[in-house]
Amino acid sequence: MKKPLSDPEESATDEAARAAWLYYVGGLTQDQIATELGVSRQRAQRLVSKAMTEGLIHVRLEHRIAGCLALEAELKRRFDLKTVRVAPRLGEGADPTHAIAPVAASVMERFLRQPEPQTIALGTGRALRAMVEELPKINCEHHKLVSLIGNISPDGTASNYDVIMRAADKLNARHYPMPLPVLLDDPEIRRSFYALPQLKIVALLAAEADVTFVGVGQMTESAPLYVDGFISAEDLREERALGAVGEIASWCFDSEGRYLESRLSRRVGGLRPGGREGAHTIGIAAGPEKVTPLRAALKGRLLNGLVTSEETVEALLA
Amino acid sequence: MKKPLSDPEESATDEAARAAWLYYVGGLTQDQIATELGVSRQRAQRLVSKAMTEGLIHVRLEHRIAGCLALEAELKRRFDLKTVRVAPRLGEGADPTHAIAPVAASVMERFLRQPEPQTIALGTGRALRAMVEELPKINCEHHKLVSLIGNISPDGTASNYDVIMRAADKLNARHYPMPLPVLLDDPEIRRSFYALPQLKIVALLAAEADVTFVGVGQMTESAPLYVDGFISAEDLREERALGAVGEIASWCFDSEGRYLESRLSRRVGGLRPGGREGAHTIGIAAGPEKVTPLRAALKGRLLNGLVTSEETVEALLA
DNA sequence: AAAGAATCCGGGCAATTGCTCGGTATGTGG
DNA sequence: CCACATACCGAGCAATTGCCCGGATTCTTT
Repeated sequence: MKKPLSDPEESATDEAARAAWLYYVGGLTQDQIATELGVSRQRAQRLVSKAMTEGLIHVRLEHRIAGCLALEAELKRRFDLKTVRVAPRLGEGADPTHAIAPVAASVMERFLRQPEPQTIALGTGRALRAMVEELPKINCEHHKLVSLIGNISPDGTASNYDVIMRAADKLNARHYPMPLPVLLDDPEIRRSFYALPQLKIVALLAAEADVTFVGVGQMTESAPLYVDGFISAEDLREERALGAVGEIASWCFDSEGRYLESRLSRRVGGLRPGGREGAHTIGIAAGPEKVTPLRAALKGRLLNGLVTSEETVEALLA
Repeated sequence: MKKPLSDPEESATDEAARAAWLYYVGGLTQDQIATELGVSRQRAQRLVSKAMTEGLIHVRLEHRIAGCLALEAELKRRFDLKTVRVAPRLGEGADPTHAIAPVAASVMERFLRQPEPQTIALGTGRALRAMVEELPKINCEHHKLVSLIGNISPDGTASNYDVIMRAADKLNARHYPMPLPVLLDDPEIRRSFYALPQLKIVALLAAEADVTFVGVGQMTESAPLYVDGFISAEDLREERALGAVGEIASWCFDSEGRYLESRLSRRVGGLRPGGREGAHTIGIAAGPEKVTPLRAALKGRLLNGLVTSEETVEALLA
């Protein structure tokens, strides 16, 4: 009735995958899985759960909800955008980042599926990190991933949200991280960094990118830049005094969506999102605190694409 | 706390999609969904279940199990195949067709994702039908779907397993069904059908197909051709006497994988799978009763690709 | 080798889910 | 307008699942 596993040395992940397959595809109960695999019911449940947390299971909804489609169309029209995707609302207290991640991943996937080599520029932040987490494994050796922003934190650790590395790992793509601190206080050092040949290559690629994905940060007290310790309370105050309401890849902009020239902007280690003529620049952001910065960024045409959540669009259009 | 649906006229499917989104992506409980949507818990459960049965939810396993990969490699080597995918075993009593369907769909998806126009030929049968059912919605207006086999049953109804129509519907692709009975007893009528210009177009396309997907039928008492009433017990006996062990798109072959010339073969309304030089011809079949026909088909190189199940490969290689 | 830490395992329980059943609204044909 | 058929709906119950806990096992460290 039951078969002992032919290979006793099957890895734990394999076993989890097998359990998940039986559960989600086969529709077996955990008890049946346990019998099938010759383990206890509890172990079966742990395997299924493990498969889930390890991201082995991807769930996709085939149906676009009419209400969201309408919002997409309206947003596209209002701000003259090329790409818009709106994720249906999740519960009241839910993290909006979580809601948009799978949708953002599917948008990125469309570019990744292109057989023509694409250059894809990436910012950082929780939203992008979540998006990458939702990506399936695809072989993209013909594409290039470029980072827009330095990956060295003030505390010296290499990664804040190491978006590029994770993505490159999943996609098996060439990747060009930016070997640069996020902020460089000394203009002299900054200049010398920028003079590095590797950096010039990255800058060149980013300027030719076919598509750029960026998060959008607010500049309130909960500003990600500040909360994560990249800028000081002083910096934050200063930028706000200049009218900053949001930032993209650490570049602050005002309520009209104009990038600011400031003490901070002269310290940023990174590149402004741009890309070649006609390229996509897609913002990934959702949540009440993103409404003001998003509205500004859209008004100033810093973005021509957006992935966000139902609640956020409603607020944006209100 | 709860919001009434902004649009009271949201369709039932939309509501189901919303419930499923909350359940699978948001991880809410059915009670929470009920509150969120302002319906009873039972309705929430029905919506989620409906989303599932309507195929709005697609589950995909990101991890290829080592054991299956090994089997694929071995099968590929043994029969010199271009494409092999092995689905992990489901429970003892499970329908193997169900197990291979999602895997087959992902193989087909790879062709569908090609931006170059593809001509895809399709046979019929339960396995293909299940595969199509698992396809996601993709826009494939640049591809062409061609049927290899007549779609008019002996009882006059238009569809046995109307694979092409379903596929074309999901993919929005040009499709060329074969307006032909599955079997034509009168040679005269057969000739005149084949002379139809529409049919010549279909034949031309099939002969140039980039990839062909076919089921593989056994020729035992449980032969699909017989069970579904396309051939008589008499026909079956006759073919078996000639050595038939299996059939592909109604074309019987013997244990060496050679197509048979017979009374039946002269009545078949359809085309042999072929396609252009170097094209893919992929069999979709699993289950103990398919082992013998599959072994023959592979030996005779009637196929150069296969999607099947773990148990089936083990039997094939034994 | 022994102590300690960490992990793993299965029992048991509470929450969640799937499903059946009887009742009610809706609609349809006479 | 009534009778009948159909679909929908909520209550209640049994099965399934998620998770906590004490005990066992393995690995590390001294």
